[in-house]
Amino acid sequence: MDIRSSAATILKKHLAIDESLLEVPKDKALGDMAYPCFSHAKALKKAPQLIAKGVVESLTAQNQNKQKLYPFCRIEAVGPYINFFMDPAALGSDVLPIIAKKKLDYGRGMATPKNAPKKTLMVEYASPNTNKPLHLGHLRNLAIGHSVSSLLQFAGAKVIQSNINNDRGVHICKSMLAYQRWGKGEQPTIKTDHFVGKYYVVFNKKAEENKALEGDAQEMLRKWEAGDKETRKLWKLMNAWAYSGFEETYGKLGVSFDKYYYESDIYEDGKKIVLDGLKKGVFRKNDDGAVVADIPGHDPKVLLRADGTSVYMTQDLYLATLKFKEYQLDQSIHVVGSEQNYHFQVLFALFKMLKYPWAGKCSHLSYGMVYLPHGKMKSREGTVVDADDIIQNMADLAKVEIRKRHNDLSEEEVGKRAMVIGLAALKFFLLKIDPSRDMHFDPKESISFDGETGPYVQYAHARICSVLRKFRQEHAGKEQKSKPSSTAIIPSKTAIMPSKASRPSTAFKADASLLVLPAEAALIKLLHAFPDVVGEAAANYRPSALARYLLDLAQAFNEFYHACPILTEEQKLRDARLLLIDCVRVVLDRGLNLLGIQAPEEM
RNA sequence: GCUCCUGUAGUCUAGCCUGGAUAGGACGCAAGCCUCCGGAGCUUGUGACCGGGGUUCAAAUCCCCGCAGGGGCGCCA
Repeated sequence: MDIRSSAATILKKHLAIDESLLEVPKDKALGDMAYPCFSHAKALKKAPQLIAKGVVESLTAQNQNKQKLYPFCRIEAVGPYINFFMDPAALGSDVLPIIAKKKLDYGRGMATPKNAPKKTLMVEYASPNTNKPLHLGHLRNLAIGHSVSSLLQFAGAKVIQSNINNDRGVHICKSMLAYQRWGKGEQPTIKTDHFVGKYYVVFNKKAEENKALEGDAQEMLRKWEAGDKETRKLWKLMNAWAYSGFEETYGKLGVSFDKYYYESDIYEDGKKIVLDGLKKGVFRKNDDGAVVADIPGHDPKVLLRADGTSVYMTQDLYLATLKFKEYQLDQSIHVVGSEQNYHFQVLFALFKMLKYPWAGKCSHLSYGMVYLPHGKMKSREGTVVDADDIIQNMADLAKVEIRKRHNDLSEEEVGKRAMVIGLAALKFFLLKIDPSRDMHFDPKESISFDGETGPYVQYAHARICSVLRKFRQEHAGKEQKSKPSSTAIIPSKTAIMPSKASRPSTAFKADASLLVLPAEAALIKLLHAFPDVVGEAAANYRPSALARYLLDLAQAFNEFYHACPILTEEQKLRDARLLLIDCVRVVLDRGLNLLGIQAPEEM
């Protein structure tokens, strides 16, 4: 059932409406759907207030039996608006059984005409440099890339998660050079990517005193390009350290990739594309011999230097071509920081100049800068926040909070829960803000469990599990045989196994029409909206929309929890409420999962 | 200098694309709520659309001019 089209159908009998004007009122007290009558004022030569009044009068006159108003229980005119009020009992009877049946698949495959899922999509994210460990900016990148991939997959697309390793260049040589000069063959005793990064710092320090080092690094790059054995050997060794460290961090975050690309493999392969373009007259040669592109609305862009070597743009040109060739992509998404907005504008413009058939199928998912309380993070100024340090820090802080509340847990259990909660706090904080915006990351504030946080949402989930657990314990064996219906909704480990989750629950008989209180109705409406929310979030590459929704749902649940007793209620109503909270549990679980966050049963 | 983006309470943000009814939420601050299913909670109060024009019956939203902050403007990646 769709509220919008239901309202449209009812209205059309009385007014030549423009369906697109139907809106959800900002204030819930004004109904669930509203139609503003301003636009009809001229044609009907009547004040919008009177139009609204007239329509509602004829509606109610015809429908003494309320059946025809379904799914609404009330339609009224307020000023120039016609407001529709949902019948919560009807909606609940409609929606809750669907969730109980579909469980974690509720909302899957949301292919509306507007956001029809592309068949095959590639999401490229992470894109680390191999000369130093991941930092705070990468955490935002990873959180967004991973969540968007999950959302698109859930919406019905085949998603390939890819990662381009920037593994060559003078910055890489700097770490190598420092290790060669001052490392004395030292083997890593710390996390291996940090070990590499240590030498990058060493280089920068030494280079401040000794300017010649910059030239030495350039010289090392030339050797690398010439294929010098020693240099290549060192390069392989140190990159292997970097990768093994990165993988550890990806693992902690629950991120994995289907395809890795390496800059060193492709950095020269764009030349042919450029020369081809030159032959076809798309590009031109500069006086000095460099190949440049004149892009409408942009400054001329060099694509090949006079000496024939390629630039950053050249390899990106090639990499995109490679991706489409290898995978027949319907869309290629680059998750890259907003400082590269211009680069991608130019890159996509080049695709169009070259008339590639897939030229319109690339998008740059741009995300804003991450600021610390005391300004922007910069690796050279030592204000950089290391990704692993942050993760550890979050877990440590979570540990303190857990210990405040439980003194009977083993050290191991505390550590386990702390990581789940700490990561939730971190990821949720990064995802709740619209990707396009710059954001402020305050490590202390982010771990606070008050407010719009991951742990707040997790807590709602754990609380529901707790109630269901208690119910199950109290009624173990007693009602189970006589009333299998009520136990069909007890929590299970549905979080991990969709196959189990999608198994239809057997003959559930709780009567959702008993749920008519405002707090119950609010929850039902939110549950009803979930498929739309995930569909929109996927179509617009905006996990933040889902994060906001989950906050609303968790909040609505907490309000309900305080207003409505569950287990002490008489059986029929109790069962209905158990069904309701179980549905909330499922949606919270799925929603958090799509943000890359776990939904623990206890915390 | 050119160009792109962003300005919402003490702080962080939603809404802006697709203009409409009292600008939503969080932190903070102030005051309440446990004989009750987990108080990591709930209730109440406090307080905001950068400035100026324009378009419109209607502007936080669209357009223009300012002001402020940030990004970019490499034959770096």
